[in-house]
Amino acid sequence: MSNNYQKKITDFYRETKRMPSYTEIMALVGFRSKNAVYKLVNKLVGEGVLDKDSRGRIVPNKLFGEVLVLGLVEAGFPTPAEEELVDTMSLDDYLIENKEATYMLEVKGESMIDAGIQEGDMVIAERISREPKVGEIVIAEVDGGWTMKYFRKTADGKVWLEPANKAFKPIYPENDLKVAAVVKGVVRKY
Amino acid sequence: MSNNYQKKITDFYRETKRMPSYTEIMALVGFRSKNAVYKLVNKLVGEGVLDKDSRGRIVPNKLFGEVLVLGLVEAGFPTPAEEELVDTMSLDDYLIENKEATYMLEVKGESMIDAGIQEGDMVIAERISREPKVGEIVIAEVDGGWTMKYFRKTADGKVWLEPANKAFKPIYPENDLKVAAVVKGVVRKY
DNA sequence: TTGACAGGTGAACTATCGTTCACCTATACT
DNA sequence: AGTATAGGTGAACGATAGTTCACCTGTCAA
Repeated sequence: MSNNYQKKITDFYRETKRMPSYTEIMALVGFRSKNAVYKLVNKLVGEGVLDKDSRGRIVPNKLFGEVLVLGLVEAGFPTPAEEELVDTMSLDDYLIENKEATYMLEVKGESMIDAGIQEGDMVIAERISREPKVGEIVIAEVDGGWTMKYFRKTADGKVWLEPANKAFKPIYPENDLKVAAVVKGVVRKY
Repeated sequence: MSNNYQKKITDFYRETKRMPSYTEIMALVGFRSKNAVYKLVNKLVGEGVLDKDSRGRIVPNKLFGEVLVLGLVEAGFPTPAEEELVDTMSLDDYLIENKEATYMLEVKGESMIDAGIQEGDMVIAERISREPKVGEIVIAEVDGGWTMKYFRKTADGKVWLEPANKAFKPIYPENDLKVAAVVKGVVRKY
């Protein structure tokens, strides 16, 4: 019931990326008085569903855009009633540090399969200017083609690229190797 | 320069989850006149950095909370200057359909390694009431313990659980099998 | 039947919103 | 020197924000 009001406000936020005003909530839930909304909002704030800032304006609660994080899989799967939740987080904030330099790419091919990166996965790549660290997964242009591989160095400091699939051969770049980005994360959707 | 203003507004949005008012932008960038802000905002709107709604209030542009999606890895790595971007998206919206029933769990153990799910990954699990489909990865309580496995059925309709790791044995539940959630996605951070 | 009360109505109030106006610089160009 | 012009100041405007008040229902318990 009051859960239904909450859903309407959440939907409004998802569509407009801002919280509705009292007048808008009025139209949203079908009230004809702003004061009814005022009382409703205060109740929701009391329940911890919404928050208000210092000016009385409604701001999204922490739980609005974020997902509950529970413990380890093997520790079981607690119900939300038990409220054993460990944390709450936004996937965007979790995976993306520098939004300006971050891009997503769909993975094609099987060359990184042993690193748990499959065809169809999305990788989160961050463009870099620095040289990547050894062991990082990089997206590089080598000898005219683009690949995603481990960044390695030989004992004498020469750069090479190692795939995570025994069926593929390592790449020892003949000419120049241009590393465009390092892989910061992987996302798969079923 | 005007890029610097943009960053301050973006930071404000990230912290408060709402867009600043003109007065707040005034304090943010160090102006002493709201009109200076008014002109600045209109310029940013013209550049496509910000948007305004019908009431003149500032709303986040589409690119604000979202990440650019480029093409396939093998197709190369276009620069943003080339603007060959395919799409833009929010990871939260991409991976989470039903936020109320969605939880994240950290993966422990290696039993799903052949499905590209490693120890330390976060799985996005959606609680379900329906019976899962055959082939889905489920989080289930079986014979007193919790596991994450493939959901399978024998020819005569009996349920069993298959790990994605040859070193582990399939589970044929003796007593009851309670499936708590299905895995909708996997997220890994490097 | 009565009284308390949660919950909605409708009209006011003040603060703040975005907007507009006139005016004041600097800087750059002819 | 003269003069556009981009970009800032400061004060005002109407509209809308959240808030408060008095009042009007129903419902439920005593």
